[in-house]
Amino acid sequence: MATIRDVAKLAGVSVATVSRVINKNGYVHETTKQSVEAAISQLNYRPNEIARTLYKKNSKLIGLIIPDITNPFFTELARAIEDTAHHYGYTVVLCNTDEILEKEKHYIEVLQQRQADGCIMIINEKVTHSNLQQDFPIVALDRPIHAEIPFIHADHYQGGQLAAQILLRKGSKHLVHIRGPKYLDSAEARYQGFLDIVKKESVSYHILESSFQPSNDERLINDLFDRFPETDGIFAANDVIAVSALKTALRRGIAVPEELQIMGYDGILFGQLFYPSISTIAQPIYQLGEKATKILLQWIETKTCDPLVSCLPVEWIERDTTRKELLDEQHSNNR
Amino acid sequence: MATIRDVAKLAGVSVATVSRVINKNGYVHETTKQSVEAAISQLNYRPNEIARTLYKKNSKLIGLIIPDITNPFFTELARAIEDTAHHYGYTVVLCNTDEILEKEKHYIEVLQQRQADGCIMIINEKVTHSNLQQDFPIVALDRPIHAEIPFIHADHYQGGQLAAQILLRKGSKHLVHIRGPKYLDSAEARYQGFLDIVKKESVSYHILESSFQPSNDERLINDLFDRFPETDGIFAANDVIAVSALKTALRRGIAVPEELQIMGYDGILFGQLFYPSISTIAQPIYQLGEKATKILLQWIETKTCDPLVSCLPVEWIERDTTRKELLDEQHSNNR
DNA sequence: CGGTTTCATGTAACCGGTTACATAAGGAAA
DNA sequence: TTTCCTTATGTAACCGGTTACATGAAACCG
Repeated sequence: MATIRDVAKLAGVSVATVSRVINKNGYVHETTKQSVEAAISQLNYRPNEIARTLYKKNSKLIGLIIPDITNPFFTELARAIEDTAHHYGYTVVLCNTDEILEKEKHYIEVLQQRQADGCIMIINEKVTHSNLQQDFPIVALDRPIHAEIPFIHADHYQGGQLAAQILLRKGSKHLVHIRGPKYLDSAEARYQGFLDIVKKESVSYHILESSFQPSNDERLINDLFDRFPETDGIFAANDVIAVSALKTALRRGIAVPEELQIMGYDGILFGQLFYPSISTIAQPIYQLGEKATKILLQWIETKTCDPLVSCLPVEWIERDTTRKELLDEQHSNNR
Repeated sequence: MATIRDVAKLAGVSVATVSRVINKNGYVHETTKQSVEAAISQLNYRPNEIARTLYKKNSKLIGLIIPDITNPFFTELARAIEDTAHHYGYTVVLCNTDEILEKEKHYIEVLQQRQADGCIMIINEKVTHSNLQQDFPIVALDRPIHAEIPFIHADHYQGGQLAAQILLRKGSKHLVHIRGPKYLDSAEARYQGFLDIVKKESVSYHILESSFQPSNDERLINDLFDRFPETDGIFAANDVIAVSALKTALRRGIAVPEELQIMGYDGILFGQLFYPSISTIAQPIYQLGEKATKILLQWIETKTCDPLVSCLPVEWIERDTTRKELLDEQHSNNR
């Protein structure tokens, strides 16, 4: 591996001159520049980023700390983040935590030791500031960390409302919401949105809580059909749960969407592969990842951090687990 | 951020002594050691990995170059790789290439400039050795790169055979194989395995080629049912295609598995969420990623690279898109 | 024509670690 | 007592870049 000194020797100049050529700064005579470039290509020289990082203190490396890359929602976020980072010349380090606090702490430390320029985190535990090195840019994605840490998320309250409204307008009369765990603010917001609508419309409803384990979910949902056979609309906290609901319903011979409507949440790409395909409240997943990355990079490069909280709107994607007919306003308001 | 010199000053020793304490090598008096450790914890000192890397020339960083993290097969590999790397104290950089040669080359260069210790690659283009720096450890996963680059893969020929055998033994008489693209050796091997069985059993079959785009696949499969309505067994090149086949069949009112059996390939976790769930020839995805990582790390740390090719067996996972009854040997051999 | 800019390049310190080598004290062996 | 080994620690070079500063030549200017 050739070094800058090899290049300098071959070109018959000093290392400073070579550095000037590489970085296009300072004065370099055209002739000198050419001979340096010739030496560079002759030696197939590539500057050592590590040495550069050591002096300049920026590594163009960012961390991505997520619970589990295997969860399709996170996968799609990761894809967006890597795309965006790459576009701006940054490299991303992948860190799976399984939501284990120890691993989260460990990775933060590793990233800082490696002089990462910042990181994007999806974690539950509210990391205390003391754990974090001063001035280490972090943005929280999907889940808030701390009031002073920028946070990008989708409007889950609106999503919960939307889900309930659509199920009702399309004729469901006995709703069930399978909510996510209480420690997730996003699950709480979806639940609140749902609740506010069903209460306003004073429609019958039940709330169940998912463990986010497909096999457990199927048991939960079977149970649901036994206990509340009149259920004709399910709002699932995410698409994977919606899929379990769909599977369980079909297995019991319940017609979807005729007898039972199912609304998923997240809008993962997979949802469209099912039969019937999963109607869902879609988060703008790619944009969430993109925005988080842009905010992080802006923070890194300009030391400023504009919006402390960004909330992106959700969108209903109509597919086949909800009915096509829309009841007219009057009718649905009658109840 | 405290440096080793700050620690040395606070502890009243030289940097060499501090370094010895940190790395537990050389002689250090117990008393000295304690005062150094006190200084370290007082300053909350963490050694700078960049400086260390610069001198030692190992970064404990490995690259993962894959087409698209969004593809569940690659996602699961990535998870296994990150787990294993982390277990051995390595950090992984995520690189999505979309199978674009330029991006592949770019990432190899980036990784080398960052002094990555090696990388795991899933690429099609046979990268010439000249593109690669001397002594940069690379292992090829799922797709071969070069005779001298270690290669870890599953036994796709066996997988193709197994798929055909099972479909036949479970009573299908008119098989279709939706194969993957020709440039993929793994698709070719699955195809050959399938072919050798159907030819030996002289059963009627057709071959189609998927573009790996779910929407195109649905068109392709609709077409298939129009042209070959007698089809009663589909072997899909991967689980996602199998899912498209299932969806298309159900939409046309074809009973699965009674009228049509579907065999997927890969064994991604998602396959079990469908109704009916996808029977599949499962690759040992986690073990593939784990093995690739272990071989890479062994190469990095011992400079030796034991097996140049590792082939892991595949396994049939019986789920619901294949029939439960097994025809007896005699019967199925009769044809 | 002397003084000031601009251009061009080199020298050496610096980033924050690691380690080869030097030095010295204490104990054991001869 | 001399020699040698083990223990303990410090000094400074090194890794491969960047850049502050110094130097000198050419161009410009009144």
